[in-house]
Amino acid sequence: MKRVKYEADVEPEALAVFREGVLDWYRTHGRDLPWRKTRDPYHILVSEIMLHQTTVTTVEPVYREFLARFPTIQALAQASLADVKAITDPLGYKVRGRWLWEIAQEVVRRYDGVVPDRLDDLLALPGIGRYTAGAILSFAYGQDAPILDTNVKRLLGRYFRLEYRTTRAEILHQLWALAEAVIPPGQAADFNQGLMDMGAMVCTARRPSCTICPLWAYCGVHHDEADRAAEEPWQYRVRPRA
DNA sequence: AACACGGGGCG
DNA sequence: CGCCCAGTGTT
Repeated sequence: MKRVKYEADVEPEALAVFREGVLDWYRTHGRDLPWRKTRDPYHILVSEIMLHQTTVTTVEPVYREFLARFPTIQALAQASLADVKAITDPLGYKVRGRWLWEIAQEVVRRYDGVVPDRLDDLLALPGIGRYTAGAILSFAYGQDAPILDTNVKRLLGRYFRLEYRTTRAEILHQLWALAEAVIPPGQAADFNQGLMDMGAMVCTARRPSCTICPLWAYCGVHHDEADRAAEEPWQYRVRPRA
Protein backbone atom coordinates (compact mmCIF):
# COMPACT_ATOMS: atom_id res chain seq x y z
CA MET A 1 0.00 0.00 0.00
CA LYS A 2 1.67 3.13 -1.19
CA ARG A 3 1.40 6.25 0.90
CA VAL A 4 1.08 9.75 -0.43
CA LYS A 5 4.39 11.54 -0.63
CA TYR A 6 5.10 15.17 -1.25
CA GLU A 7 4.34 14.93 -4.90
CA ALA A 8 1.07 13.18 -5.20
CA ASP A 9 1.60 9.67 -6.46
CA VAL A 10 -1.63 7.80 -5.97
CA GLU A 11 -2.83 4.36 -6.85
CA PRO A 12 -4.35 4.41 -10.34
CA GLU A 13 -7.42 2.44 -9.25
CA ALA A 14 -8.09 4.65 -6.27
CA LEU A 15 -7.62 7.72 -8.43
CA ALA A 16 -10.02 6.50 -11.12
CA VAL A 17 -12.68 5.62 -8.56
CA PHE A 18 -12.21 8.98 -6.91
CA ARG A 19 -12.58 10.95 -10.14
CA GLU A 20 -15.58 9.06 -11.44
CA GLY A 21 -17.21 8.90 -8.03
CA VAL A 22 -16.99 12.63 -7.49
CA LEU A 23 -18.14 13.53 -11.01
CA ASP A 24 -21.04 11.08 -11.02
CA TRP A 25 -22.18 12.09 -7.58
CA TYR A 26 -22.02 15.76 -8.46
CA ARG A 27 -24.10 15.32 -11.60
CA THR A 28 -26.92 13.61 -9.75
CA HIS A 29 -26.75 15.17 -6.28
CA GLY A 30 -24.94 18.47 -6.72
CA ARG A 31 -26.50 21.57 -5.19
CA ASP A 32 -28.23 24.13 -7.38
CA LEU A 33 -26.52 27.37 -6.41
CA PRO A 34 -26.86 30.81 -8.00
CA TRP A 35 -23.15 31.19 -8.76
CA ARG A 36 -23.20 27.88 -10.60
CA LYS A 37 -25.59 29.20 -13.21
CA THR A 38 -22.97 31.59 -14.56
CA ARG A 39 -19.41 31.69 -15.79
CA ASP A 40 -19.12 35.45 -15.47
CA PRO A 41 -15.78 35.98 -13.72
CA TYR A 42 -17.14 38.99 -11.85
CA HIS A 43 -20.06 37.01 -10.45
CA ILE A 44 -17.79 34.12 -9.52
CA LEU A 45 -15.41 36.53 -7.84
CA VAL A 46 -18.15 38.11 -5.74
CA SER A 47 -19.47 34.76 -4.62
CA GLU A 48 -16.05 33.38 -3.69
CA ILE A 49 -15.06 36.37 -1.59
CA MET A 50 -18.39 36.19 0.23
CA LEU A 51 -18.00 32.46 0.81
CA HIS A 52 -14.78 32.84 2.81
CA GLN A 53 -15.54 30.99 6.03
CA THR A 54 -19.21 31.71 5.45
CA THR A 55 -21.96 29.20 4.82
CA VAL A 56 -23.77 28.92 1.50
CA THR A 57 -27.17 29.69 2.99
CA THR A 58 -25.86 32.87 4.58
CA VAL A 59 -24.27 34.09 1.36
CA GLU A 60 -27.09 33.41 -1.09
CA PRO A 61 -29.38 36.40 -0.36
CA VAL A 62 -26.46 38.80 0.04
CA TYR A 63 -24.98 37.63 -3.24
CA ARG A 64 -28.23 38.40 -5.05
CA GLU A 65 -28.59 41.78 -3.41
CA PHE A 66 -25.00 42.70 -4.18
CA LEU A 67 -25.26 41.90 -7.90
CA ALA A 68 -28.60 43.64 -8.17
CA ARG A 69 -27.01 46.75 -6.70
CA PHE A 70 -23.70 46.45 -8.60
CA PRO A 71 -24.48 44.56 -11.83
CA THR A 72 -21.03 45.10 -13.37
CA ILE A 73 -17.53 45.45 -12.06
CA GLN A 74 -17.55 49.00 -13.40
CA ALA A 75 -20.59 49.79 -11.31
CA LEU A 76 -18.83 48.40 -8.26
CA ALA A 77 -15.69 50.42 -8.96
CA GLN A 78 -17.69 53.63 -9.19
CA ALA A 79 -19.72 53.01 -6.06
CA SER A 80 -18.78 54.41 -2.68
CA LEU A 81 -17.03 52.10 -0.28
CA ALA A 82 -19.73 52.79 2.30
CA ASP A 83 -22.46 51.59 -0.06
CA VAL A 84 -20.54 48.39 -0.70
CA LYS A 85 -19.88 47.72 2.96
CA ALA A 86 -23.53 48.32 3.80
CA ILE A 87 -24.31 45.13 1.91
CA THR A 88 -21.32 42.97 2.81
CA ASP A 89 -20.62 43.91 6.44
CA PRO A 90 -23.52 41.90 7.88
CA LEU A 91 -21.74 38.74 6.65
CA GLY A 92 -18.91 39.28 9.12
CA TYR A 93 -15.24 39.46 8.13
CA LYS A 94 -15.99 43.06 7.25
CA VAL A 95 -12.75 43.62 5.38
CA ARG A 96 -14.27 41.76 2.44
CA GLY A 97 -16.30 44.78 1.38
CA ARG A 98 -13.14 46.81 0.94
CA TRP A 99 -11.45 43.91 -0.84
CA LEU A 100 -14.22 43.70 -3.42
CA TRP A 101 -14.24 47.44 -3.87
CA GLU A 102 -10.46 47.65 -4.32
CA ILE A 103 -10.39 44.67 -6.64
CA ALA A 104 -12.99 46.32 -8.83
CA GLN A 105 -10.98 49.53 -9.09
CA GLU A 106 -7.77 47.68 -9.85
CA VAL A 107 -9.39 45.45 -12.47
CA VAL A 108 -11.07 48.39 -14.20
CA ARG A 109 -7.94 50.51 -14.21
CA ARG A 110 -5.33 47.88 -14.97
CA TYR A 111 -7.18 45.13 -16.80
CA ASP A 112 -9.79 47.11 -18.68
CA GLY A 113 -12.54 45.69 -16.49
CA VAL A 114 -11.72 42.05 -17.23
CA VAL A 115 -10.94 39.83 -14.25
CA PRO A 116 -7.47 38.35 -14.87
CA ASP A 117 -7.18 34.74 -16.03
CA ARG A 118 -3.62 34.23 -14.80
CA LEU A 119 -2.75 32.94 -11.35
CA ASP A 120 -0.09 35.54 -10.56
CA ASP A 121 -2.34 38.43 -11.54
CA LEU A 122 -5.16 37.11 -9.38
CA LEU A 123 -2.93 36.52 -6.36
CA ALA A 124 -1.76 40.13 -6.56
CA LEU A 125 -5.29 41.37 -5.88
CA PRO A 126 -6.38 42.02 -2.26
CA GLY A 127 -8.37 39.24 -0.64
CA ILE A 128 -7.57 36.74 -3.38
CA GLY A 129 -5.44 33.86 -2.18
CA ARG A 130 -4.73 30.53 -3.77
CA TYR A 131 -8.18 29.11 -3.15
CA THR A 132 -10.10 32.04 -4.63
CA ALA A 133 -7.70 32.25 -7.56
CA GLY A 134 -8.20 28.55 -8.29
CA ALA A 135 -11.95 28.94 -8.04
CA ILE A 136 -11.98 31.78 -10.57
CA LEU A 137 -9.59 30.01 -12.93
CA SER A 138 -11.56 26.77 -12.91
CA PHE A 139 -15.16 27.96 -12.58
CA ALA A 140 -15.02 31.07 -14.75
CA TYR A 141 -12.23 30.28 -17.18
CA GLY A 142 -12.41 26.50 -17.33
CA GLN A 143 -8.75 26.00 -16.53
CA ASP A 144 -7.52 22.87 -14.75
CA ALA A 145 -6.65 24.81 -11.62
CA PRO A 146 -6.82 23.20 -8.16
CA ILE A 147 -8.78 24.50 -5.19
CA LEU A 148 -8.31 23.64 -1.53
CA ASP A 149 -10.96 24.79 0.88
CA THR A 150 -12.10 23.23 4.13
CA ASN A 151 -14.30 20.71 2.27
CA VAL A 152 -11.60 19.57 -0.13
CA LYS A 153 -9.00 19.33 2.63
CA ARG A 154 -11.23 17.00 4.58
CA LEU A 155 -12.24 14.87 1.60
CA LEU A 156 -8.71 14.46 0.22
CA GLY A 157 -7.19 14.04 3.65
CA ARG A 158 -9.51 11.19 4.50
CA TYR A 159 -9.64 9.44 1.15
CA PHE A 160 -5.89 9.45 0.53
CA ARG A 161 -5.00 9.30 4.23
CA LEU A 162 -1.79 11.27 4.27
CA GLU A 163 1.20 10.47 6.37
CA TYR A 164 0.55 11.78 9.85
CA ARG A 165 4.03 12.35 11.24
CA THR A 166 4.81 15.62 9.55
CA THR A 167 4.34 19.34 9.96
CA ARG A 168 1.24 21.35 9.19
CA ALA A 169 2.95 23.14 6.30
CA GLU A 170 4.00 19.87 4.71
CA ILE A 171 0.51 18.50 5.03
CA LEU A 172 -0.84 21.59 3.32
CA HIS A 173 1.73 21.15 0.58
CA GLN A 174 0.68 17.54 0.10
CA LEU A 175 -2.98 18.49 -0.02
CA TRP A 176 -2.38 21.10 -2.71
CA ALA A 177 -0.37 18.58 -4.71
CA LEU A 178 -3.25 16.12 -4.40
CA ALA A 179 -5.86 18.73 -5.28
CA GLU A 180 -3.99 19.35 -8.50
CA ALA A 181 -3.22 15.72 -9.28
CA VAL A 182 -6.75 14.42 -8.92
CA ILE A 183 -8.30 16.82 -11.45
CA PRO A 184 -9.65 14.94 -14.47
CA PRO A 185 -8.09 16.84 -17.39
CA GLY A 186 -10.50 19.33 -18.90
CA GLN A 187 -13.14 18.89 -16.21
CA ALA A 188 -11.82 20.95 -13.32
CA ALA A 189 -14.94 23.13 -13.12
CA ASP A 190 -17.44 20.34 -12.47
CA PHE A 191 -14.93 18.27 -10.57
CA ASN A 192 -13.94 21.03 -8.17
CA GLN A 193 -17.58 21.83 -7.51
CA GLY A 194 -18.13 18.15 -6.89
CA LEU A 195 -15.27 18.01 -4.40
CA MET A 196 -16.85 20.76 -2.36
CA ASP A 197 -20.33 19.30 -2.50
CA MET A 198 -19.04 15.91 -1.43
CA GLY A 199 -17.24 17.55 1.48
CA ALA A 200 -20.27 19.61 2.42
CA MET A 201 -22.93 16.92 2.01
CA VAL A 202 -21.32 13.48 2.40
CA CYS A 203 -17.81 13.68 3.83
CA THR A 204 -18.91 16.13 6.50
CA ALA A 205 -16.81 17.35 9.40
CA ARG A 206 -18.95 15.48 11.93
CA ARG A 207 -20.66 12.19 11.31
CA PRO A 208 -19.81 11.71 7.64
CA SER A 209 -22.31 9.66 5.63
CA CYS A 210 -19.88 6.91 4.78
CA THR A 211 -22.63 4.36 4.11
CA ILE A 212 -23.89 6.31 1.09
CA CYS A 213 -20.50 7.57 -0.06
CA PRO A 214 -19.55 6.52 -3.60
CA LEU A 215 -15.89 6.62 -2.61
CA TRP A 216 -16.19 4.27 0.32
CA ALA A 217 -14.52 1.25 -1.27
CA TYR A 218 -11.15 2.96 -1.68
CA CYS A 219 -11.43 5.50 1.14
CA GLY A 220 -8.57 5.60 3.63
CA VAL A 221 -10.96 6.13 6.52
CA HIS A 222 -13.91 3.78 6.73
CA HIS A 223 -16.75 4.79 8.97
CA ASP A 224 -16.27 1.84 11.30
CA GLU A 225 -12.77 2.99 12.17
CA ALA A 226 -13.64 6.59 12.76
CA ASP A 227 -12.30 6.33 16.28
CA ARG A 228 -8.84 5.53 15.05
CA ALA A 229 -8.99 8.44 12.65
CA ALA A 230 -9.70 10.87 15.45
CA GLU A 231 -6.36 12.53 14.78
CA GLU A 232 -6.81 14.33 11.50
CA PRO A 233 -3.68 16.26 10.72
CA TRP A 234 -5.29 18.88 8.52
CA GLN A 235 -7.20 20.26 11.52
CA TYR A 236 -10.55 18.55 11.59
CA ARG A 237 -11.51 15.28 13.15
CA VAL A 238 -14.08 12.57 12.74
CA ARG A 239 -16.24 12.66 15.82
CA PRO A 240 -18.47 9.60 16.00
CA ARG A 241 -20.89 11.05 18.50
CA ALA A 242 -22.27 8.32 20.70
C1' DA B 1 3.71 28.79 12.69
C1' DA B 2 0.15 31.13 15.12
C1' DC B 3 -3.36 34.62 15.18
C1' DA B 4 -7.22 37.90 14.03
C1' DC B 5 -11.20 38.47 11.69
C1' DG B 6 -17.13 37.42 12.73
C1' DG B 7 -21.94 36.49 12.23
C1' DG B 8 -24.84 32.44 11.86
C1' DG B 9 -26.21 27.48 12.13
C1' DC B 10 -26.32 23.19 14.36
C1' DG B 11 -26.16 19.46 17.93
C1' DC C 1 -22.10 26.38 24.68
C1' DG C 2 -18.52 24.53 21.44
C1' DC C 3 -17.61 23.45 16.87
C1' DC C 4 -17.67 24.61 12.09
C1' DC C 5 -18.35 27.42 7.89
C1' DA C 6 -16.18 27.52 -0.59
C1' DG C 7 -9.73 31.81 3.57
C1' DT C 8 -6.61 35.64 3.67
C1' DG C 9 -3.41 38.94 5.58
C1' DT C 10 -0.51 39.95 9.30
C1' DT C 11 2.84 39.18 13.05
